[in-house]
Amino acid sequence: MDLRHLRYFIAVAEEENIGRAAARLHISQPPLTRQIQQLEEELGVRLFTRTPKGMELTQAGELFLEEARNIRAVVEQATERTQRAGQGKLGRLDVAIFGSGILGTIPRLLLAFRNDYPEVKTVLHTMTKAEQIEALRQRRITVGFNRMLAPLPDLATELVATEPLLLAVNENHPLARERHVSFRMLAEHPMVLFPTGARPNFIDKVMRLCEEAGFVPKVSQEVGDAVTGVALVAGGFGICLVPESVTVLTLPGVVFRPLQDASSNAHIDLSCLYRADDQSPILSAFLETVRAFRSAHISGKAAGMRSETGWDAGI
Amino acid sequence: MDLRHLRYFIAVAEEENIGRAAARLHISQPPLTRQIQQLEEELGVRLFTRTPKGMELTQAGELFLEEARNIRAVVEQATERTQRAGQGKLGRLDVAIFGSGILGTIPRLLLAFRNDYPEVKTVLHTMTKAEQIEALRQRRITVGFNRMLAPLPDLATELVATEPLLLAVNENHPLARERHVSFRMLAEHPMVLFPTGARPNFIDKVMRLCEEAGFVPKVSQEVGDAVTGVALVAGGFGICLVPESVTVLTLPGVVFRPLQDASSNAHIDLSCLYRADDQSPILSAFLETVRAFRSAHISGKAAGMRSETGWDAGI
DNA sequence: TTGAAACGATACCTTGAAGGTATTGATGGC
DNA sequence: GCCATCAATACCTTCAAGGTATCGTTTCAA
Repeated sequence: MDLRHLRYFIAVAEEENIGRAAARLHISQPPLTRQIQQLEEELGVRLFTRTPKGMELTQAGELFLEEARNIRAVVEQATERTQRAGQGKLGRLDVAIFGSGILGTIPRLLLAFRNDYPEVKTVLHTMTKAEQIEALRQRRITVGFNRMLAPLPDLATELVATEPLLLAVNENHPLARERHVSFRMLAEHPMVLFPTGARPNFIDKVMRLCEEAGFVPKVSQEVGDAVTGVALVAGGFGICLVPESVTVLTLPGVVFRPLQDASSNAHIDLSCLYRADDQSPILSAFLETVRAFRSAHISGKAAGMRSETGWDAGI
Repeated sequence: MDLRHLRYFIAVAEEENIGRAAARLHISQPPLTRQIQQLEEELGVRLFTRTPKGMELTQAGELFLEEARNIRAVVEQATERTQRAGQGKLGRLDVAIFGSGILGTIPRLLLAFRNDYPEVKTVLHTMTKAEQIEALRQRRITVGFNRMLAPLPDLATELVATEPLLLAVNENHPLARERHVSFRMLAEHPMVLFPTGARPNFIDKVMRLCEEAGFVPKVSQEVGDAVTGVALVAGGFGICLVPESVTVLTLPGVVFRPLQDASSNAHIDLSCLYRADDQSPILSAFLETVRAFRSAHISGKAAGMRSETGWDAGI
């Protein structure tokens, strides 16, 4: 049995006349007659009673008509769903984020993606950079978010956003009195650094910036993530350099200060990481959204745009 | 798209290798390659990623695999159900019964039919004989039950059972004292007759029997059905001749007496009526059950058989 | 490094079944 | 009794599914 048989059967059942059904199907009458005979023979069931007026469904034919229509609908749905999946509009995207990645940019990006592709289920996994790389290679995730990356042969990156660094400082700290802090003012102040884990990471960036400003930072504490870092600032452990997006996190006693001489160096990239050989349309769609997000965000920041996600209001 | 494409796709998806899949399908590798390409092209979706190791499903392919398996199952079910319908094992049978037909034989027959064909839904309609004929001609019912029939050109009958006639009499009536009543003893006793409606009917049979016994019955009352007739006997309206199956109906004050000289004439047939041109397998199945029921009932009465329906115990 | 094996893709041929034309057979209306 | 209207049949054509041979890649082992 073939889908053609079903199409023909439905036409004959609806027209109750082989000639008319053949016309509707744009074929001539004899082949249609044969196809129906063939279908009946294959099923071993008489689907029509032939009358001089035309073709009349038997009870079994009546049932088969329902079934045939149902099969057609199921097939149609299947192709449509598969096509949507092939266009990256339907499916699942496994995304890895790092500890404090839930703050700021990433949720906004994911929300924008969900807006564009509502039928793609995004599943979040919290992973360190090393875990992300491993998971990408094992295909357990499709994209990972990261701040500092050494180029890897089999993985590619796409820049998501560039954020200036801010100083997180306790309100009782001398530097809290300054409206703008210059980089060299940080010397001698004990500093909380993060994250621990695989290099290169954010720590290396901070170290290099301090070095360029002509001093070596006094390390107060190394912690796993930005949230813990800011918490230690609240506790008076010292100062801490953080990406701007961390400012959505308000802890009592912590204030954020811009770095007066923040050059383009004093910025940190947020990128997403994916398999270079991954052809998945959902990944392509996601990367497309990332690019759109990036340009909208850059121009939008200047023009006050991109409020449709409902996030900008609170930031 | 064809069901063949689905079959091929499933094989390739399961084997993850076109060569092995082709072997499983008993075709050679190149046509299978082409069929898969064709399917992908038609859907406009890449279902597999070709690796040097074989064929690996994409996410869309993964989805389509589920869909394809589902379609196959749906098609399989559809053919199976249609085949059962074609064998009269699945469907619906519209049956007409007359007023007091719910008593005795008919329910037992219908139960036997349900036992044999549990997936055929029998729908009961209460109709007079004239209504049954009309409904048969309009195909609103498939079989009707009746007691007396004039032969009709387009309708055929099948004998269901032959029942002796009994006398229903009030316990205070003089005839109630007799253990066996002979036919001519009925003369002069007012008699309740049924049913009213289209001739020939049960009344004609009773009249002829009386005539043969040499008297004309004194009609006390004509009523619509046996139940009403027996009810009037309970109320003292007179005596009433009824088919044996009516004895399942026990009303206070009514006793039933066999007719001593009950010849083969003093029997009444119960037949079922159907369209002579009806080829429906459900009707054939039903008539087959009727025949089996009839012979089992005749021999079973003697041998005490046919208790599997659970009815015999109470009768 | 090279050769063999395994994989899918391509080229080209064969065949079977779907589709077309012409016609037949049967039934009902005028 | 003739014609119109069905479906069915006979016979031919064509197109696509299937077969054989071969190619281009990649991987693995000698």
